[in-house]
Amino acid sequence: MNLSNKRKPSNDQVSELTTNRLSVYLRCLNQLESAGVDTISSQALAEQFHLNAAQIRKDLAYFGEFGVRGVGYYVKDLKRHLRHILGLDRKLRVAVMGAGNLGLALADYPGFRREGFEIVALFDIADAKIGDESRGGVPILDIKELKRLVRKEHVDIVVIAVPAESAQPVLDQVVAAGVRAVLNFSPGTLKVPPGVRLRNVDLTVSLESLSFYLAQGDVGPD
Amino acid sequence: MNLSNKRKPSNDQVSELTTNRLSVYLRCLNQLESAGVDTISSQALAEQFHLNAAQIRKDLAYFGEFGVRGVGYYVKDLKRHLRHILGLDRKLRVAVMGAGNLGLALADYPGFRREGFEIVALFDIADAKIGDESRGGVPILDIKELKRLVRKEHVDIVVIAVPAESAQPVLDQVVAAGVRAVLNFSPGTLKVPPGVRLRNVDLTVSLESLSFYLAQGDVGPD
DNA sequence: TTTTGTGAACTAGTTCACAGCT
DNA sequence: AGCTGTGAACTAGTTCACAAAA
Repeated sequence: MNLSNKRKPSNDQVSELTTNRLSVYLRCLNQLESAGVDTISSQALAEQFHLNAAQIRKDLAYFGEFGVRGVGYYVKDLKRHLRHILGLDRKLRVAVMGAGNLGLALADYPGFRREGFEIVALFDIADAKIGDESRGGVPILDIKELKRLVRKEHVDIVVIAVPAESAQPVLDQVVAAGVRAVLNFSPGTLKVPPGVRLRNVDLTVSLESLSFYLAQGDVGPD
Repeated sequence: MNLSNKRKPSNDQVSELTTNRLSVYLRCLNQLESAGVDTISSQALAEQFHLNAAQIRKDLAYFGEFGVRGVGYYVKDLKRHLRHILGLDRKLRVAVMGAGNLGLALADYPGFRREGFEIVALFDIADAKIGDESRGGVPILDIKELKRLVRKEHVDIVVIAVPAESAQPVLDQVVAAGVRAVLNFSPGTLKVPPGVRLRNVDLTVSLESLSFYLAQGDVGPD
């Protein structure tokens, strides 16, 4: 349980694969907690959610000793630790660039709110949209207001859902406004300066990987 | 250039990382073609799009010898090969489960059509939505019609954009209807039988990985 | 000469297996 | 006994570096 005599790993040496799994573990724990489970072993967790027990232990052990030998992990306890590690113990503020279909859908996506993210605004350049709001009540602002709003509302993370051709210029504005974490839904390679984290969700690549599977599978398994 | 004396790799030994990159290469080639570029070396491709030249060559070499030594790759030619490998040389038919904000946005997502995917229908259980259509004109059908439509319209890929709690039952219906490739946007672990490919896009995990970065970064880089 | 295609070297990520704690 | 935390073994993925082809 002594976090203190364990060196806190400096952020970029933790693999993204590991941090992704931490999110997954947290979601599993939420379910277990709802189901009234108090403690769980890595073994049981792995079986229930199709994970690997050793990997769960390694991932967790990287951040501290959260388990109790002979017992397993206390669900509430581990949940609290994971929320802290993932930075979810404070409310994170998110803005969405682009009030098209996708931007509007993301702004109102219930999964974000449920995990404690707060969507503070949508941004667009179309006068027809500015001043309006999403169905869920997120206001649509002029992109010119971005810098001001980022400061005023302490925006932590920006989601980019603009057409491919404006993605890089919009990203540049986002970075200039002082945002250091960006989730991008536009296709193509974007460039960010060091110190800014860019994560891409590429819908086309995802669909094409399924297409590949079908194309190869159809060759026939003899 | 002789594909024939090279063993065609059976589908599951190609890493997903590789096939994802093939999609990326294809997109780069599209841009180059638009820009009027005829041939490109792996080196130039890597520099222009921030990739690794050796990796490009390895990825491509896995499927055949598409390059010409001393010259590079013919853009049109390689594009054609990649489209074939990725199964994009035939029109792929897609259905979307869930006519909520996200489902509607995905059904009308221009990137899908641009790459040759055809969105044939949305499915929902809400009577109020059934019979209606998306802004882009994709009809919303009763989920009871799924099996019939998959057969009639030869649906290749299904996108799942339903609430988390109905994701598994909906997926089961999709699989029962004979679909073998699924792109899932619901959070949580879903199970599919062997022979069905499931790809997950987990929006919460993506946002949380950014939160992690901010949380760790804020500890201060001394 | 230029640039591919590819074995070899390296790096990263996963899984095993067990010492040691409760 | 039961289960964690972790070095060691293994597997996968990337990058290097160069022989061979155009």
